[in-house]
Amino acid sequence: MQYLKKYFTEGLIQMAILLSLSGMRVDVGLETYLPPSWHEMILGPSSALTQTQFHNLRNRLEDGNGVHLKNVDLDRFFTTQRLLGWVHSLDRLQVPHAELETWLVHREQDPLPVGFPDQTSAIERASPGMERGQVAPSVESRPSLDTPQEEEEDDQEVPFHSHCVAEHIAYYHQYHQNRLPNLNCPAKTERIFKDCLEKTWTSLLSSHLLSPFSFPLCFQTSFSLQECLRLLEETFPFAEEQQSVAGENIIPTRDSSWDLELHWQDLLAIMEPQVPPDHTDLLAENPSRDFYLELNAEDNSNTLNINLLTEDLIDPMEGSPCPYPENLPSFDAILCLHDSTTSSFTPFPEQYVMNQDPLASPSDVFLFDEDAEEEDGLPSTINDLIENVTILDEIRSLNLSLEEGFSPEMVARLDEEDSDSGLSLDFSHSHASPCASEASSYSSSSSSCVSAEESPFSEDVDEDGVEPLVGQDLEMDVTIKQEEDEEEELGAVGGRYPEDFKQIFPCNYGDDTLFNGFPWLEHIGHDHTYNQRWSSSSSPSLGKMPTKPPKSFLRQDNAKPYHHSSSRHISDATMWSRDERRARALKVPFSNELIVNLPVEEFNDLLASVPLSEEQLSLVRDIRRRGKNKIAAQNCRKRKMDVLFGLSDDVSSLMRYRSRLLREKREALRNLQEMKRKLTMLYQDVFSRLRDEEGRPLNPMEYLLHFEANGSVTVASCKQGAALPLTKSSKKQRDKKK
DNA sequence: ACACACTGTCATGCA
DNA sequence: TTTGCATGACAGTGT
Repeated sequence: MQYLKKYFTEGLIQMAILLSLSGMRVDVGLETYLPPSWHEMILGPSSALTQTQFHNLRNRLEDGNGVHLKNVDLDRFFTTQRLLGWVHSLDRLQVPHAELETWLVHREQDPLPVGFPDQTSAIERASPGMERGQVAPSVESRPSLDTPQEEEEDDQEVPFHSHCVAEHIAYYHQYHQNRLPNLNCPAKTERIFKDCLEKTWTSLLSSHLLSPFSFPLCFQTSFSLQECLRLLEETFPFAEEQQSVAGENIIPTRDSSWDLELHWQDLLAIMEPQVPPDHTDLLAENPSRDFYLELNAEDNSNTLNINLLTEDLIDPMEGSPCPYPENLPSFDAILCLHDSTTSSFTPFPEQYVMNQDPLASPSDVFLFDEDAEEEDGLPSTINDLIENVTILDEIRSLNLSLEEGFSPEMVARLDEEDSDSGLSLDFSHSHASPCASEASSYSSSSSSCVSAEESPFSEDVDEDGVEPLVGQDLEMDVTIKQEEDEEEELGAVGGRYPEDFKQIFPCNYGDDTLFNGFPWLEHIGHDHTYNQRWSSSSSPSLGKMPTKPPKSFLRQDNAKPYHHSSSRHISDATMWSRDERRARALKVPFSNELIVNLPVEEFNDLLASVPLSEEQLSLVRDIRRRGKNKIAAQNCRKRKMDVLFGLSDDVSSLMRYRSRLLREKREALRNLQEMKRKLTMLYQDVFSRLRDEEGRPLNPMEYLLHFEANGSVTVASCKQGAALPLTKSSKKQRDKKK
């Protein structure tokens, strides 16, 4: 009794905690379908299941104190730590079967009436290892688990949705802990679904499918938890001997559940026409699914862990609103990776999983690659995992430090990794960096300053920030004949540039091809496309990696008035660059951007269109030259860094190749020694059987064996050189002796 | 004060 | 010859 109670409460609490820690929203949702008294009874006022969203405390330490300022952007870091913790706890976390299974719905006796043959059969295959006979509560808990998410994302399309309903139905027969990821069901279908569920629930109650030991009935009859547990213990002794009930089927006969069957059919009929056939085919043909189910049949808790582990890894990458059928094979593949070395089906290679590690610095990934190739170029799952565990341990050590309250060493270490490193990694979002606050005010410079909130590839900020920046300050009365209309739109000396104007100057300084061979370079924070106000906005392909802002942001962009329309009123002398000050002093009627970025012909036309003094012309040309050179220097430095990283990668590859060659050399030498040894033994064996004319054994030191091309073997004396042909009879004799 | 990183600028060479 | 670009070298600036 105490055993059951203990595991029931603690198991559910653990479930809730683990779900929350894995990033899921812990929302049992029983209140949707259960009376409040039931809900209160199940969860209790102090239960951990009372929708406590532990993940809201992700960025807080357990003592409630906020984490270090540097870590407010370490969301992924924390998530990774949790996931890593899951990995490490796979061997010890044991959520008792009994408590979990009581939330399941099992009607494996009645196959689903519609086209999920594989699922049904799979369920039946999966069932033997599971506790059977527990019914119903998950009928309510399952959809309610997904209800919040569904309500939040009701804008999905209906086909999706019915598909999700199908998923619900299909996986009622599986594991309630297999929380469906990204189920996005619109409210309408959800309502229909709920109605069906309510009917089903009513049918369950009326048809006594819910035996007295089932929890909902207990709650319905207002039994206390102790009473429910007692009944459970009396009627279902799985707690003492789980395996004793493996084959039992406590579900009543088909006839008694006929009413329920009708409801099921109603429910399935709703979604049947819209079930994507591909998914069922996929499920039916997916070889890993069987393995998955068998594995689940063997160890549900492990499945739960891995499922929780993989969910956060898969979903963001999938990006599809309801990718469950696709996710499932992926999930299976990961299961295969974790639980066996079978590599027959690996849609998600382990590297993919590991690369999700937001802490995986390029070096980490690199090490991983290196180790992957270390084993003769063959992907070795075990070795990869072992190597990953090493990385995981390192990260876990960080985790321990974090849990202990962020020691100063850790802070210093993070600071070093964050801001002092020359290579700003993508996860090092420094809180102190002005990116978030100043990104909107920067023009193109913000290309290398992406805050944690925005996408690394987003360019909205740039687009918004560029246009009003181009020299609105210079209020020069300039009339340009040929481009009068355009200049009006451009604002002449710094008006707005039309969009096609940007196309005129593609300014594709970012050489994307340089990244082709080094995808991890894209995460290197060195963005050498600084201060290209137009180019970065017009070339979104540039590496807009989250990194700390170049120092010139503060220095130069603060010194430039582009982001302040009223900057002319703010200490012009200090806010303007040297050329701009000169240009302003000489009343050059063009903005520096215009001077620098105009093509040669247009630039010449521009100069020809406006009468300028020699001094002004010289200054304009200098400005153009310096501006061009500045951009060239930036690109040059970028290329240099790319070459540097490429060389580093080459060095690493060559080192891997060298180590592999050395290993092969050792192996070859070992084989050679073995062959020599065998040859010596064979020689001795042959000579031990040979006799000379006088019947004396031949000395191997005095004779040699000669193998002729025709297959005959002769014995030659080392001294005399005379060959003693071995006759066929002698060979036959030797054969007989053998 | 010093080292270092970043950036702009100049000089030079090449196409 | 002119122009644009690439790059080494140097200097200024900030951390």
